[in-house]
Amino acid sequence: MSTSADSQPETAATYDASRYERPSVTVDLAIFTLKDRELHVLLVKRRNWPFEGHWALPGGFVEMHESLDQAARRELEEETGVQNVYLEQLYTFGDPERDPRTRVISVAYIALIGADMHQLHVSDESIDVNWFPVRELPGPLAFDHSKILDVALSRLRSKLEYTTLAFQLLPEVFSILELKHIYEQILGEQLDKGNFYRKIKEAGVLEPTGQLREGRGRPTHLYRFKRTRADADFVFRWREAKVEDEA
Amino acid sequence: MSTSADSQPETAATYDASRYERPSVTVDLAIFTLKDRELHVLLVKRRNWPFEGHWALPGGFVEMHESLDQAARRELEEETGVQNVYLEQLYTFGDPERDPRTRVISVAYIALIGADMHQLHVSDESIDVNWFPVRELPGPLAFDHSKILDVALSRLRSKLEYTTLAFQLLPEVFSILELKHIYEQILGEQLDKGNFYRKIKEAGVLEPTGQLREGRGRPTHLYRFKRTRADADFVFRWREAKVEDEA
DNA sequence: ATAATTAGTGTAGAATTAACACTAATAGAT
DNA sequence: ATCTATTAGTGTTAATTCTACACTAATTAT
Repeated sequence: MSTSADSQPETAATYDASRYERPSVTVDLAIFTLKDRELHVLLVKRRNWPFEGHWALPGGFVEMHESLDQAARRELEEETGVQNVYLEQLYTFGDPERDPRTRVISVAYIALIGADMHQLHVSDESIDVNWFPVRELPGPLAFDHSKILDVALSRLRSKLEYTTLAFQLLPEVFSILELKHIYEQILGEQLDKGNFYRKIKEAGVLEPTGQLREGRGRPTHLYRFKRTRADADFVFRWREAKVEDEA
Repeated sequence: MSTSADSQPETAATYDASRYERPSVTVDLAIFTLKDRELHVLLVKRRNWPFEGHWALPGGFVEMHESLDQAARRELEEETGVQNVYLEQLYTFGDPERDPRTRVISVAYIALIGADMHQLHVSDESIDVNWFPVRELPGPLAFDHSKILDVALSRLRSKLEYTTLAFQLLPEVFSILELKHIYEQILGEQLDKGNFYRKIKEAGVLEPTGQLREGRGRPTHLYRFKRTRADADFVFRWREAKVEDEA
């Protein structure tokens, strides 16, 4: 056993963390929303070396006084202006070669923004910050961000099946068929209408608003998500989980 | 939008990572094995401030040249001497107060050691390194390690249900009822013998060795785990996934 | 009116699960 | 040598859940 941080620490007097070279730590965010009935991810364009001109996931350094979650939420607000949206830690990427500048360890997060909120800040139409459909990205991303995005999508698909995560992508009120559409978007597969109706109703996570919305055909009932806990989670399982390739 | 590492980088000329104060980064490991038919975790006793005398998860600093996985595997080998065992990243803990000495961000890993390998190195019976049954720990752990261990156990239970992870805790050859016992240990619940036999056989992940082992009653057939991929994963699902509280 | 369109319900067969009764092969006791 | 305890392993059935698809409902456009 050689020297190690927690198992073989020094005394308070002799402890000196600066003996060890330390990496930079950033948070990077895969921020998703639903636009034009398609799943989109927020990307920023790099203006400098390395990967100049490539698109990247938004992110930034973790400051010394804040937790990882706080850092992620701060970056999220800086990029989008939104608050109180779903945020969850995804995975930590630490390949020593992932950033050519210096050793950077990135703690990646997933954020989901409701379909009624995605315009707030990014609407300045800056050409450097934009939403892209996940199935039509602007070339390979900077750093290992393509890989991070892959892992994020994989996690998203997996969690969709046993959590109520999908609701986070919808506006405050929505119809059942809109919800079904999200599942189809993320899972990339067609679902049966009848079975979906039955299952989602059994789950008891829908709160009818009483409202109707008129459209081309029969008007649809509108619902909101019944929050049984403060946070969105673990109530409705569309079906049993399939494989999540996360390692 | 303020300055951020990846989205608003400097030019190569002006880039200077040392402007930012950097945290220390460690890996901490929840190393599990099966001893005396019970799930055990490896702990090390702290000899210095802070948490002197408390038990902690083994771990150590990430070095500048190695990836996180490499750091975890190095620490694992240093503590236990074992190689080629199951290792997976769990979660990253970054509360600024989690270590009173300095800012330390810990990337936590789970490792599973087969029942026939857990004696190799730790057998020196050092009073500072020892296996403990997870349901009978020696007091509250140092730092936030109790929380890390909770998350690890939760993840373990969850993945057990849709992966072949349990095999990693068994010796090279084993009986079906021994496998069932592991599931019961980790899930904390009794399973039906008949249903277990049927399901595990249907799954086609068992390779009969032809061997029999005599015991008190009828001799049992011995099997080994049929590795369909290099890594252990994603073949046998005992039942559909329950809740994993990981956030 | 009638067709087109979107919303929503019913239902029957297939597949899976859960509970538990049953059979099998050994060691040790009588 | 037979009986009993013990561990191993199989069969069966009823209940539940899933799947596919046919059907009914309410509106707008023509």
